Amino acid sequence: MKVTISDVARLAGVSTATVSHTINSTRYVSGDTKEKVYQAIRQLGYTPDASARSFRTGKKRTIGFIVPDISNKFFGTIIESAENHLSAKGYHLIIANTKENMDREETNLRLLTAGLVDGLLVASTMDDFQRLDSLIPPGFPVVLVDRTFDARKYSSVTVSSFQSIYQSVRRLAGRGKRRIGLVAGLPRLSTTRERVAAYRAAVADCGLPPEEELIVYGNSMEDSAPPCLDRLLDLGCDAILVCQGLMASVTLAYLRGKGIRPREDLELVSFVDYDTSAYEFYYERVDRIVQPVEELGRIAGEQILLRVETPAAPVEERVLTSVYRPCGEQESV
Amino acid sequence: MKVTISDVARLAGVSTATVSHTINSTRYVSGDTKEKVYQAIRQLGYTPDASARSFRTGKKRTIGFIVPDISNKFFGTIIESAENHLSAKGYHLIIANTKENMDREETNLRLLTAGLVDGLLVASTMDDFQRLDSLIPPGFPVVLVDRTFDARKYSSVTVSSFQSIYQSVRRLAGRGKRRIGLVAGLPRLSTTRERVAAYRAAVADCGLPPEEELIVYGNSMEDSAPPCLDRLLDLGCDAILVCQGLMASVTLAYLRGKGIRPREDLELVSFVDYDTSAYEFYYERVDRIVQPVEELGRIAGEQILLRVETPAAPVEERVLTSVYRPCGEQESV
DNA sequence: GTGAAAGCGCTAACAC
DNA sequence: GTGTTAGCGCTTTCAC
Repeated sequence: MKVTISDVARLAGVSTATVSHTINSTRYVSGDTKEKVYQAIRQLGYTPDASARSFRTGKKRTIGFIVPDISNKFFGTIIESAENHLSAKGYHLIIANTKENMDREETNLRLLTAGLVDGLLVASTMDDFQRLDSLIPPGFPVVLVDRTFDARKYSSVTVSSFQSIYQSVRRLAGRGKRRIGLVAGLPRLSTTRERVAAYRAAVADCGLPPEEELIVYGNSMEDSAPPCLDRLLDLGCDAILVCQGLMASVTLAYLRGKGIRPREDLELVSFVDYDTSAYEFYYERVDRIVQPVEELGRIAGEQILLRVETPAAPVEERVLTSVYRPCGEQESV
Repeated sequence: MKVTISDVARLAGVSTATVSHTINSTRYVSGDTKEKVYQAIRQLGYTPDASARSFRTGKKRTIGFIVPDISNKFFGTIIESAENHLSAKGYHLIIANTKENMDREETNLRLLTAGLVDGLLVASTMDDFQRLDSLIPPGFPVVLVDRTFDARKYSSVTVSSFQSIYQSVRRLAGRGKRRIGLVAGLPRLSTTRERVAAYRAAVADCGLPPEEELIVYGNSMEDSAPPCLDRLLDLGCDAILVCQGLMASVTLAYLRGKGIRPREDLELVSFVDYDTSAYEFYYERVDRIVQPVEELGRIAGEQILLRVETPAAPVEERVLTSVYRPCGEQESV
C-alpha cells in the first residue's frame, strides 16, 4: 500500500500540516517535532507523491522541449546543456520529437500545454507563426530555441550566422570564385532564411551575378545533401557553402566518394553544429562556420526558468553569433 | 481563469460525470447529450487538466529514461526510436542525463520513481546492482537498456557483441596479426565486460599470448581515445579493436593526424553505434561492428509499456546481436 | 441514460 | 509552534 502524509502524521503524533511544513521547510517547526517527523518518514519509507503535489500547487517542476530531430547531435547537445541547467534547479525535461513535421508539432503543443509542463522550449518547424501562436494558451511560458519568427511575441534564443556567411562568401569571391553554390536546409525555417539572405547580400556586394539556381534546399533532417550537391556540381560551381550541419557532415563523405578533393577541386564552407571528428580529416581544407551550441542550450534553460518563475519578466530575444573559421585556422583552446 | 469540468457541465446542463464519460468514452452517452457537451467544450475552450487527471487515476502516461549521455548520438537514436513508439501509444518521455555519474543516477532514480512516471528505462552507469535495485520501489516497472546486470530481476534489452568481436579478432589473427590491442569503454559496464571477455576468449583460442596490458579502458563518454591509442601504439600493436562507438569515431581522426594509415600501417576494427559519415571515408579500410540501435530503442519502448500495462508479464531479457562487417563489405540495402 | 457525491494526497489559509 | 480543514479537478461508485 501507498504511504501517505497522514500515515506519517499519525505515526509521528502530529498533524499533516506539520509534516508538510517540515518536509517543505515552509514554516517553523521545532527541532523535536522535526525529529519525530523524519523518524516516522524513515520508518514508513514515505515519499511524497509528486502528482498529488503538482496537482495541488499547479507547479510541475517540468519543462517540455519540442525538438525537430533528437537523433541530430546538434539538438542532442542543446538538450544536454538545457537539461543540465534545469536539473540543477530541480526541474525535469520532457522531450517531444517532431521529425520536422508540423502536425506532430501541433499535437505535441496541445498535449504539453494541457497541464503537463510549466513551460515549453520550442525549436519550431512551423512555417506560420499564427499556427504556433494559436496553440499556446495565453500567458503560457514559452521560449523559442534556434528558430524564431518575425513576430516578437515570445522570448527566443537563436544563433545569427549573417556575418559568418557574409564573410565566408566574400573570402571565396576574393579567391576568385565566381560560381558559389549554397546548400541550405528547410526553406521555411528562420535559420535557413537568414542564411540565404546573407548569401544573397554577399553575392550582390561582391558583384557576382545573382543566380537563384545556385541556391538549393534540403530537408534539414535526413541526409538530403547528395542530390543538392549533384545539382550544384552540374551547374559548374567552383565553391559550395553548406549551411546546415547534418548536410555539411555528409557533404565531405559524399564528395570524397566522387573523388572530388576539397580545396583542390572545389572550395568548401561547412556549417559545424556539434562536436564531430568529421572535420579533423579536413579541417585544413574546408572553411567552417561554428555555432555556439552549448551556450544555446544553456541560455534556453535559463530563459525558460526565468519566464516560468517570473512571468512578468520582459520578453527577451537573445541572439548569439556563429564564428567563421577560414581553413587552416586552429581551434582556440 | 482556468476552465474546469464543472464549467463545462454547467454550460451543457449535465453533470460532471457525464462530461467525464463523454470525453473518455467510458460509458454510454446519448448522441444528444454528447453534442451538448462537445458544444460547451468548444465554446469554453476546455482542456482537461493533465495533472488532476493523473493525480486521480494514478497514471501519468509518462515514461522516464535515465541516459548516461544524451549528446552521444547512440543514445540520441535510442531515445528517438523509443519516443517514437511511446508517443504513438500516448505516452510522454522524460529524459535524465547522468553523464556516467552514479550519484546523478541515484538522484534521478529517486526523483523519477516518486510518482513522476509510470515506468523507467535505465541505461545504468552503476557498478553495483544492489545500489540500483535499492533505489527502485518494489513492483515499479523498469526496463534496463543497453546495459544490464547478472541478477535477472528486471526486463532488459541489450546488444551482444560476443560473436562479432570473437570473429573479428580471429580474422585479424588469421591475417597474421600478433599484437592486437583493445580499446574499451568504462570497465564497470556490462557491455564493456562482455566485449573484453570476447576478446580474451578469441585471443586464447587463436593461440596468441594473453597480454593484459593490451587492454586499455576509456570513460565511454568524452573523447578519451587518444591516450588509449598512444599506449597501444607504444606497445607495438599491429591491430587495434575499438569497442566503443564514440571512441571509435575519434580514433580514425586521431590516427590520421598522426599519419597512421588504417590497413596499411595498422589493422583497425571499429564499433559503429550510430549513423555517421565518418566511416564512409574509410569503410573499405576498417572492419566494423555495427549495433542495431534503432531496434534497441524500439524494443525498449515496447518492453516498458508492456511492464507498465501488464505488470504481471514475466521478466523478459531481449538480447539483440551486433553484426561484424569485415572491411570492403557493402552495407546491405 | 444520467446524476450526486466521495475522495485521490497534498498544501495553505485560518485558527489558537 | 502546531492543528483543522477546505479544497485543487478529476474519475468513478452507487443510485435511480
